Amino acid sequence: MLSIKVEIEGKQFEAAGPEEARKLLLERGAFAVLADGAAADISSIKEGGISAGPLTGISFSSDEGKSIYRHSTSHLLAHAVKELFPEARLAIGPAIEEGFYYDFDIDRPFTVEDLALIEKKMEEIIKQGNPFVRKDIPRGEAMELFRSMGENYKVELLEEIPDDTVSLYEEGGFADLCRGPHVPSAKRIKAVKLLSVAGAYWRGDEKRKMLQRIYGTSFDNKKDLDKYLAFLEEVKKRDHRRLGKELDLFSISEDVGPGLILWHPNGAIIRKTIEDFWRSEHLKAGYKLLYSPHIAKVDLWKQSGHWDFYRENMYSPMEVEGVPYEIKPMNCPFHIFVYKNSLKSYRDLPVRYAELGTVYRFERSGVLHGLLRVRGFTQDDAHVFAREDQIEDEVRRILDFVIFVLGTFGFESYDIYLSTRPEKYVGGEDVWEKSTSALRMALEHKGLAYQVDDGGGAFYGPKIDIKVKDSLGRAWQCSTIQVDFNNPERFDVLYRGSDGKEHRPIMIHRALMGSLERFFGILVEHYAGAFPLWLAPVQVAVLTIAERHAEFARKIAGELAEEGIRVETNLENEKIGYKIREAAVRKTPYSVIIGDKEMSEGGGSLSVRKRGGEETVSVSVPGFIKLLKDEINSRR
RNA sequence: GCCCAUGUAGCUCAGUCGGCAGAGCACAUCCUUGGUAAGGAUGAGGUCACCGGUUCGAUUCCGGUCAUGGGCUCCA
Repeated sequence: MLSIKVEIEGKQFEAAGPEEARKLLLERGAFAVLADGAAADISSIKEGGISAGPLTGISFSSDEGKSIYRHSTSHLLAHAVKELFPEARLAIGPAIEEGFYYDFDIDRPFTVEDLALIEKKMEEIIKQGNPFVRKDIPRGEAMELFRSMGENYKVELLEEIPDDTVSLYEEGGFADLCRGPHVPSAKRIKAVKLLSVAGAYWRGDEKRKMLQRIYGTSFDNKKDLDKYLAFLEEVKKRDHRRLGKELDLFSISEDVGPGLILWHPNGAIIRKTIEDFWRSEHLKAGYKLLYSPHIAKVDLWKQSGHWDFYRENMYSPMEVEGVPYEIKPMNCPFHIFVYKNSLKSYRDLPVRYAELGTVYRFERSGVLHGLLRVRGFTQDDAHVFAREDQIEDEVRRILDFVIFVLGTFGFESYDIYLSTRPEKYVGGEDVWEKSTSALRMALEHKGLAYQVDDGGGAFYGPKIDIKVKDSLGRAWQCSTIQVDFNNPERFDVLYRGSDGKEHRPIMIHRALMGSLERFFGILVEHYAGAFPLWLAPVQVAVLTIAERHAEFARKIAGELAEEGIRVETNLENEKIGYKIREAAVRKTPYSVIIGDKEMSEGGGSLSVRKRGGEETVSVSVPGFIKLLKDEINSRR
């Protein structure tokens, strides 16, 4: 008998036959196998194995394992729904990043109560523990089967499958069209939670029927599920919309308009601090700062190509003395005109223009979301005009700058994407080729790992997008670096070369934070509202024990304010415990307590309480100021 | 834009099977002058999102509008 080589979690085993191989795999937590690079059912292991090489066990610890596991769970969801609502028609039910979903066509919308009911039914199905059984049948036969069951969505899917043979998976009398693989049996699913129900178009096409989608997730054990649910709770707690209200950072008014942000004093001072930091670092990095208007003639946007390629995101024009004007969706044309205002020599390049430019873009009402998706926002925009031989070096400088700026906010790990030519584009293919390779070279010289997003570029050039990971490990897209060979052409941008002839520079658009609104929203969630000292709206709260301490408290606060510290006094007629709680709820970094003891020391010793701490330390006023300044300057 | 849900005091939410609108927090005034996460009392605060319909009477029922929330490129 041929032995079967099996590998599980990096360990090698030899099994005498398929029976033993299956047993080995299952005992060690595997529920599927990787054979010749493709995932397969454990039950498919035959005499001599199913591949030339060793069979690698797939367990929940890998992404592929999670995906298989959750896909199987989605089948159980469909099974449960069919038992409770036989009239529901099945669409698709894949695994997704953090779970799975299944789409159903059913006349009545699912309610929260239904979700609980369905979840209970799933538990029953799991308890029954029926095996997942694969059946390979001719495509025509499958179509006949699903047509007879009235499963017209499955029939539609089958019509598009090119293979002659398709596979079904049957579990406890419930059969579904499925490529597989699956876990061996329903009882392998240990912990399930249905999370939400939402509408979703059949095949994501808004012209087609709206289906009911049930989202859920599953885990290998109850503990991990609970951990994930706790994570969802934490996400909810940190929601920037909730914290924005609680900490009085910003608001969105129905009367002003959806997607338009009102920055309150607390949010505005944080934004101002970020802007000051941004400006001074840009000046250090060799950028020149610009300001540009909010509207420009429609003809300008025609020349730039936005009118043709970006109009669906632009607002309707307004008329000024018979001439149509348009509110700006981007800043680039203005920077080009600043460049063109005077003749440039090759010695002037690269020219780096930066602006915190506020733009307005139309977003469909259904996609607006707090600060993260808005209709008016301020880009931390810059345009670099460079010679072709300077591109790669410039991109490298920008990458360094991105990493420095994002690092300042505590974002230390990134996902980087290189996006190539999309379907809708301007410019020649050779020009696209050149610019794409410049980006690639810069990334590789810096040794940065990246993924390629084929066709994800802007209409005017390829780009590098950088997603940061926040303190909860969530990825957010902020930075972008886009090469543009097109606009210099359209606007006839030139420089005088060393050869005395005119040449065309290339343009690099880039943003580090993306949009200040969005970046701020991300920061709120990243810090859970507890901003580091340099950003905190109120840095120090001076709290008094009794009324007789008010004057002294004001004096101390005045001394701190004199040093540029953002300080507030709390002289209310309340007990110290209450005032400490108030400062804690507002997430104020430092509280200073003023009572008889401190007064008798004449300011020689302040009682200082740090956010989150439970003890106070005694420091002198100058000592405290130094401590604050050091912490502010370190931006930690 | 589309599907579903939601919209009641500044905030978080009860409530009215159609009959004078409620709590806690916050706010104001007073008492208390208290040493490390909520001292006590009193008070003010509402076109129940908006518009229309049904009704003797609508915050409640019906229709529409607006806004907010969960989703709508993960392909058997």
